[in-house]
Amino acid sequence: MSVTIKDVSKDANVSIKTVSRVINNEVNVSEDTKHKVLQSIAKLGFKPNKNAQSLRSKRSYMIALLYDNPNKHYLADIQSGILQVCKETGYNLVLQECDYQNKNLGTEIIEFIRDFQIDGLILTPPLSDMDDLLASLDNAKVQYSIIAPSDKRTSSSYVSSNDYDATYAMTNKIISKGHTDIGFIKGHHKHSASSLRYKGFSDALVEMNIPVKSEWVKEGDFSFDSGFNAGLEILESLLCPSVIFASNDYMAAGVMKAAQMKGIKIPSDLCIIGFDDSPIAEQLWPSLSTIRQPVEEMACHAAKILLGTVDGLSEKTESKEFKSELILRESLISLSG
Amino acid sequence: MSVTIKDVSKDANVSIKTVSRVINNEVNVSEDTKHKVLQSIAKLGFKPNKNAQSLRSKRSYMIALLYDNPNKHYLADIQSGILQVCKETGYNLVLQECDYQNKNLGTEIIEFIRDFQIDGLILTPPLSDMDDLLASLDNAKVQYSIIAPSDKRTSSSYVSSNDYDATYAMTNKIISKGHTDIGFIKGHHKHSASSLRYKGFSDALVEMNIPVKSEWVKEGDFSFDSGFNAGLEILESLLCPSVIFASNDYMAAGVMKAAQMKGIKIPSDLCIIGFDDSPIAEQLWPSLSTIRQPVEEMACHAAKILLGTVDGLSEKTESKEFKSELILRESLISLSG
DNA sequence: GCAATTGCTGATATCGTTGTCAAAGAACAT
DNA sequence: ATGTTCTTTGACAACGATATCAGCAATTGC
Repeated sequence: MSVTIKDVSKDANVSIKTVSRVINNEVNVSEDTKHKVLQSIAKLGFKPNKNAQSLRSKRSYMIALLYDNPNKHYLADIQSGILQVCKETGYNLVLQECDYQNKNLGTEIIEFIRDFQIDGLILTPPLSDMDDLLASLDNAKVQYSIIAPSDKRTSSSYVSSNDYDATYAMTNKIISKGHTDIGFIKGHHKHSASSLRYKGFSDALVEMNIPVKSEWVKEGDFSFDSGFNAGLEILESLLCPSVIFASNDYMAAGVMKAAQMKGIKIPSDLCIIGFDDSPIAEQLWPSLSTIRQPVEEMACHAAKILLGTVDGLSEKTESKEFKSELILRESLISLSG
Repeated sequence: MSVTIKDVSKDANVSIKTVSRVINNEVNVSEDTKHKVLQSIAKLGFKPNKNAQSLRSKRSYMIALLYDNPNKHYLADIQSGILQVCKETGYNLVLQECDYQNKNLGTEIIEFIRDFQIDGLILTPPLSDMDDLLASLDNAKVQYSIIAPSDKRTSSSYVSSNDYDATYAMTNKIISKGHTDIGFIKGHHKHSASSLRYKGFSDALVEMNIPVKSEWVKEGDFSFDSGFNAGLEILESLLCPSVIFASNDYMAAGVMKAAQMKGIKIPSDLCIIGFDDSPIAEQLWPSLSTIRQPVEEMACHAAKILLGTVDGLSEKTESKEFKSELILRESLISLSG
């Protein structure tokens, strides 16, 4: 029914091994033969059977994206980034949702990889920071690349963003607008980005000799609701800050709703800052000042790194830190009065 | 290195074929033998090699989700629904982004399936309505199930929602609150849901003898921006409606922003209705009245249908229409004066 | 000029399963 | 006792690729 390597070899009048050589771009094939074979391949519309390839060569041409619950937009961006690279290289992406609290996670993942002969993994936060998991993977000689680990690792391939620098810079920007009363809402404590973002914020304050007021610092979990609640708490303080900086846009949106419900005017009474430049940032009114991370590009790069080590053909790609960009919109203005 | 069927057969002292029979739950294996084999399997920790299985049996234990750009939340919900079923049944999900305007889409998809021996497809709108595509798939004897096609098909498996009934009911609800000046923003004209939603709306108006004002009916494409623009246009009419009903929540959010920018108070000056109950609906202030579709459940069901036909083991599952639910929140109030 | 090296090619084994088919024995009918 | 059917089992081929290794020619070194 479908065309096999055998048909091609017959048509081109060479052995199947030679056809295989051509398919895999091996050296030591004469230009003549190569040409002949390529013609037959085109003529017959031959496509190598992936399962046969995988069975024999122990490679599946599939990589997996492992994740545990980051927000859907984030995940979707990650996916598109990876898929772009997959499309170019003929790989396929399979999704695997994980529970980072699962004690057997490492074992299960390795089992999954063995089952499907997955060629490599891409890990997203919070999995990126699970040292024991990474150790298991290393141990099992599993290829992977990680997105946004908290500390730069030399041992493995990663892409990261400069969360610390970004909040540091944004905080300075806020201060430069005359604000000194600034609240902060931290993200999920298990996500490495949370502490980095907070540290960038508090370091900037301290350097400008502005004390960090603990009653204006709350912990959320990156969800809208947690931002809403934290926002309410802060806004019910005796003294309200003139700015609230949330560790992501969803929480910032929560703060905005809390403020609006209490009749607080944005940005004249309260400025709000987010992080991520999620679509919602632009959709709120007033629109949200935030920090854009090139998530899709980062995922793209992570996939390239992975395929660089997995697939001899692709060129090697290096770990990289991506730069964030401050996005200033309506929700931040200079302090008036 | 890894345990194969051969090792099991040696350990259990039977032929490899018998082991294969046990793995595949074939009939005509004596209880004794079966037990013996299962013990060896457990003892050795044997797991069949998927690629070998696929190669020989022409099944991959993988299904693919085909989509073209529906919004990310929608897609994410669909994915989780499908993944739930996959997890239970041991299947895997691969993603395939498609371009519905691609002339060779049918051919490419079939090629993709052949390449990876994909066992079945799940199609999302707008692919669900591409009759020529479906015909190609039928022709190639590809198994698939479709999510939210515009017309109920008897020939294939689908899950649908009652878009028409939902907007019809919501429109009646709006009218019952005393409103008669109602604008509407249609969705992307290529999406079947768009016409259904509009028809539900206009039929309800007509039945109540309320004329449909064409200047209050605009066409969007389900994006925030299109809603924003359509909203601006309507609100710049000489006479403004007291309600704008958008075909999804993103467009409704766009309308809300447009209104707020023009200083129009919601809901006292203008009520806004959305569709989908996206997370944003609850995050806006005031929160959005909308219509909830059980997207995740629908996807779950679609996966079950597909695996029912693909995998003899699972029980057969029938096509089904899911019911939507009206969600009334702050953005809709009775007409006062 | 002869051995050693290099470049190209093919016969055949192999990956780990499932499919085909035949055989052995039990059960049943005549 | 004999033929027929049914149940259970295994030997071996097959799926469609890649890997090994050997062979043959052409090139190189001395």
